[in-house]
Amino acid sequence: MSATVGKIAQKGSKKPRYQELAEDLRAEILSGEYPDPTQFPTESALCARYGVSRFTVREALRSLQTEGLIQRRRGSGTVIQPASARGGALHQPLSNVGEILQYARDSKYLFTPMGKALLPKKFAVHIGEVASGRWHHFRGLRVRQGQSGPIALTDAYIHPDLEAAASQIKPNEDTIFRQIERLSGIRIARVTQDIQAVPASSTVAAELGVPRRSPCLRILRCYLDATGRILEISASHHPGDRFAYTMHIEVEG
Amino acid sequence: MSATVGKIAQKGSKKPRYQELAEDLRAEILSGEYPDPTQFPTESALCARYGVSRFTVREALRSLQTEGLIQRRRGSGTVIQPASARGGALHQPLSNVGEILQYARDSKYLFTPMGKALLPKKFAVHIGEVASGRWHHFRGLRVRQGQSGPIALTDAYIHPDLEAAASQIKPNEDTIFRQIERLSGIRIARVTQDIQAVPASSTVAAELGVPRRSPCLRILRCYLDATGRILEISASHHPGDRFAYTMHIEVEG
DNA sequence: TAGTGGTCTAGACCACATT
DNA sequence: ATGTGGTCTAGACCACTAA
Repeated sequence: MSATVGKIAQKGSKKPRYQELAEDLRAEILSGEYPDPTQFPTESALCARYGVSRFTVREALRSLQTEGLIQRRRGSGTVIQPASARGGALHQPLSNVGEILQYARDSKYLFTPMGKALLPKKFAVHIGEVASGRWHHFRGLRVRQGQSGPIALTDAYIHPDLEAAASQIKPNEDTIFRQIERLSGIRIARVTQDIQAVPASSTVAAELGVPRRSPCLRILRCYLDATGRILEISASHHPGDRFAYTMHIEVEG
Repeated sequence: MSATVGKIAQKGSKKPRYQELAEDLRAEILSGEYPDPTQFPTESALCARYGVSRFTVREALRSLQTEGLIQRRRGSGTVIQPASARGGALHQPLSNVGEILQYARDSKYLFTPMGKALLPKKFAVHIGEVASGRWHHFRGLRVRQGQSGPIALTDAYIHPDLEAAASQIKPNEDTIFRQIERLSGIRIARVTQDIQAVPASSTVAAELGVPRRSPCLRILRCYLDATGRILEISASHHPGDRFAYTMHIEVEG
């Protein structure tokens, strides 16, 4: 656990060095290894400590920066972003990375299979595709510990080509897309998000326990593989008063 | 206009090479220079064409990728993302870059000074600060050509320390934050965004021309300088049925 | 097998902030 | 004057895709 003599194991893992390094530093930051936010190591210090080049260090720090964990300034150095600036109680933490895909920190996700169905028109229009065939449909609720009502209702549809994998998906084991990855062997490479404010439909209202037509944040997601094929498409409805989407942007130049 | 013998002027500009290169390529893509999306140049081709190293090329392509303009795959190459996947008619383009700050492609922004006032409680709570003093207040409407109603109502507050600059801001010249940058000499380095669904208040409803309590996308922005000081804070309300926020995420690894 | 993009090194110069 | 992070070069090896 002591982190002064860091060493990045490269054993069987195929992960690039800068990712291992990023995970290492992320863990340190979150565990409060640096009580003084301004005492975060410099690039050259990290190079020496881990025995890697500056490229590797900078690539790792770039990740942490887009997550809003650190902030960097030419001439001054790197400082850790105070937790207060990383999102409040109501706020869904991050981020620009694939971490959106595992935002299950202090929340649980329960879903049930809903059989197969044609893709609803709203989706079909959105992706501008023939979208033929019957898609496996799951519906889930995300609940956060110590909070009164659920923070999300999600309807997910799996592409017909993945029927073999979809039929083996088990509720309450892992997120849907990760089970798909494991069962089909296909990796999700890109996600597009579409955020909009909509009134709660009757089903959304009932499931979330909010008044009908009350404002909801609807996040439409397309999960794509490396070749651009759509693997999964989902719509999440979040109650307006229990959920906010937070992000950080660094201005270039 | 011919782009086969690209050359990046580095004259008086202080912009890094990779940014100039990114702008160059972005313009080419958007102007339809590559009818076949798969015929986008390879890294080595761009290195040769612009006489720069691979680092510079990759840094430029990284920008275009996070904007969702191109897609890259090891072994295959770089392809241009079809316009259909870059956001539809209703969709506010992007992105993760500082382009959020200039999303005035086909829209106009009209605002009027509202004098000075204490920071409303909602903001003060959000930034967790004493937030004393009187902040300069502007209110503006963003309208899109060929669209019936406005797509945003924005309330912006300028920090009391920037009063000298704020009092010189002129409506209908440029965005507020860019005028602040010019008038005060301070550069905006970071922006945090907080997206939530809220019901339209009476003023929001009146200004946007939507029913009271109808769902709106509220984007709370903090504009910070390099040292983390808050320069401006704003709340934008977008009608739920006229606006969507689109973003692209690449999964790392 | 040839060529692509992804990772990584070891240097260099610079703008900038702090001292 | 020193040290920081930002930019940039010229190499290298690799995993992967496609011919």
